[in-house]
Amino acid sequence: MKESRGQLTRFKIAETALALLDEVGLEGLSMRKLGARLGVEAMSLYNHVANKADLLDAVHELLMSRLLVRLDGSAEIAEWKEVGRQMSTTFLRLLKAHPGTIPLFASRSAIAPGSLAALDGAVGLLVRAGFPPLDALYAFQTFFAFTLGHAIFHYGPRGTNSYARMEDYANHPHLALVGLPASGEGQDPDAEFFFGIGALLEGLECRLKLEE
Amino acid sequence: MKESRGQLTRFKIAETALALLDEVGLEGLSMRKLGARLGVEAMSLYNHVANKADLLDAVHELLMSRLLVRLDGSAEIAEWKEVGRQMSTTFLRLLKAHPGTIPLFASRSAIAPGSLAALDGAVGLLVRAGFPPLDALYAFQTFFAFTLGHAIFHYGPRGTNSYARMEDYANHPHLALVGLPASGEGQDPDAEFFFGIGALLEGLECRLKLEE
DNA sequence: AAAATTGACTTACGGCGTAAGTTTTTGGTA
DNA sequence: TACCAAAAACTTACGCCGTAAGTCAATTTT
Repeated sequence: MKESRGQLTRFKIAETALALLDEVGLEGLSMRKLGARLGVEAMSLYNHVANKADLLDAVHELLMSRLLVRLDGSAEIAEWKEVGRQMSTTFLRLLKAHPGTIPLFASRSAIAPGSLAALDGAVGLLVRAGFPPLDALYAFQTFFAFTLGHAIFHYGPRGTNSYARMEDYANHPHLALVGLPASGEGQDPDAEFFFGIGALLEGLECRLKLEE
Repeated sequence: MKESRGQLTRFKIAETALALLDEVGLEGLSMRKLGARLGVEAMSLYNHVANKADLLDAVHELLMSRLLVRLDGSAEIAEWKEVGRQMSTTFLRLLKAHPGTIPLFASRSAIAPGSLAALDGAVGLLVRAGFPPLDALYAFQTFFAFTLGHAIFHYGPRGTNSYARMEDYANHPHLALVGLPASGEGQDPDAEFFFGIGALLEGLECRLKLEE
């Protein structure tokens, strides 16, 4: 047995933390549990990670790097609207796949050192698609902000947030007008998501035409 | 001294928790500290609040109720675009004023029982402004999601997130093109915010015209 | 082979949320 | 006024948490 040492790396810890996060949520993640999952005492983690906040940063960077990879994979899309839509859905898919990490995006900068490359790549895609650089940055931020907010609402840690239960509608006249499918079943967050993305894209198109 | 009892209410606890939250952040808020601030032992709080999660719900509802009040105060705005802009800026102002609470919005439903009235009120404004009910709901959610995401990025608990320091730009060609004001000073998150809101409004206008 | 470094383990501390039990205050009724 | 149930405070205690500090065995370097 020659490898009783050096098994742990910051990367492997982050990967395991991500898995644990998805299972037990942010509140349930502790250094002790993470250590146990890795077959190690909690304190051993501190040889690879400065503290818990740093651990969460590592998870955040891991996710952002995956986002970058997927964006690069679709770098050849020509139409800029398709680029924006793709970026947003890719990000949303990532958040859906790891809902436990959503609060991380609410407490960490999207441009942590290790994540800046992802931002640059995305802005590059938009610039190549014809946007002035500053608009490209703003547009990216806008897509990013909307997608994150959407994910928070519909996939966040307090369980799936359907708009409301039907019973509650009675007391709220305007909501009653909406007439969602009975009892909240079959509500499709994606419909709302693409409503927002579509509106955003159309708005950006107007802006782009004005600048030409 | 006849009032040594009954001073505590769920409302007063929530107000104090909000103040404490703004001072020490979500991580620094504990039942013990909150009790101390109220001149009471931590366990006494449990006579008015089920547990810590319920306490945070109370704070969340307090904020949502303030948002509703401000929205009502501007209920007579006729033009629907102005309504959307007003709603978003009002919400953003609230988040700016209490940045410590931003993570709350990332982990709590915007439609908690006590907050449903706010949603109904806002949807009502948009319907009165001419939107079909479902679009009004989606539009509200879109504004809400974008504004929350924006606030998270620029006013969230990890300090102000300027886009990046100038030094970092060298390594990222597309970001370098943006040419932000030197050294990150003078960056204005509001410019980005109104860029996004503007795009959203224009996109919704297109949608509205199509439906007519 | 010896020394230096690494990365693991052990112990311990103060703070946390809160379950359970106790005491004090208070407002309504006799 | 005297009493008593209910409400709301306090006290104690438990098991977690993050992590500072110290120890020790394995690995790498010399």
